[in-house]
Amino acid sequence: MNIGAVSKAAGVPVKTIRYYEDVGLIRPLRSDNGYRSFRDSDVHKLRFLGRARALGFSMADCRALLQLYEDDARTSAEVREIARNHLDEIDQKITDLTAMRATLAELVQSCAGDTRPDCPILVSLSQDAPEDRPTD
Amino acid sequence: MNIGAVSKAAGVPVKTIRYYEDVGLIRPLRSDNGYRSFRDSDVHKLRFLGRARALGFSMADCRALLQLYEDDARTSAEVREIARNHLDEIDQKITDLTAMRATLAELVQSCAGDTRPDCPILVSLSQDAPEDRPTD
DNA sequence: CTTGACCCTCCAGTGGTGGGAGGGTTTATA
DNA sequence: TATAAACCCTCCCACCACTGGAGGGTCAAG
Repeated sequence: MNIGAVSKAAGVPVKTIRYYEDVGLIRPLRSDNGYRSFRDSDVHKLRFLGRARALGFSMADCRALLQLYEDDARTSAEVREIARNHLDEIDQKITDLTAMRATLAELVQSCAGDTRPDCPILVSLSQDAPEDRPTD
Repeated sequence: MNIGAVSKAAGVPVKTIRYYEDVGLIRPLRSDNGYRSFRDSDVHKLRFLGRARALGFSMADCRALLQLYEDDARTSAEVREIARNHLDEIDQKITDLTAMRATLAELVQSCAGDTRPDCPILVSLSQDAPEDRPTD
């Protein structure tokens, strides 16, 4: 199976497949003409990687998950640990974004958005941060 | 004012300040010895940039906001437009992350996390995506 | 006169691709 | 048999917003 067909089958861009080989995540064979020759197991791995990436796992996590996937002596605890850590990271990101969102929404709300130059958004950006203000 | 003092005053890393000069966001003067010499207005701009970045604005947005900030003929509508678009992007990110989180949390929950190799997380990653399953 | 804390420029790397140059191979068709 | 289209290859650059480091100049204190 050549790279184009694999790309369609696994839903992973051609460029990305070559990159994954570069970093050692997959090791396709080579035909006499120099073309990469993918086995079913390679396609399987690429699908696996595509799904893991879609869940936001880092390349390092993907590598670890793939290794566990191929290791018959793995424990589900190892897999769960990686997923749990990633879940925590996602929670942290959501928390951060939600805080940003709140501040930003407040600013947008408070801005008239008309033809006058006065703008609480700019005022807020140029003033000291709220957490720096004295006790009130 | 030299770059180190400015860095402390504005809360922006030295490297980042030099980078901001590179991309034309600030234009500090130069002393005879070649050192950057920052005016109060530069420090002010750096604080502004630091806060805008902390709210997740892109460099392009920061550039635009800074220009509006310095433009007496601005309208608050222009500022609000940028902030609103950014708010939408944040909302999109939160939506995406929340979906990821839900899937991931389900998987983590369903995994025993013990010494056995059986793991629904790996099974899910290696199987077809949920949206590909036939009508049920 | 040396030490250490500054400051400078330039180069390279991050993550995970995407785009494109420049060139070889295969397949289908005229 | 010629040729065009659709593949495939490697290599390099760009993205974003920095960050780190090498190699070297400048300044203030003891």
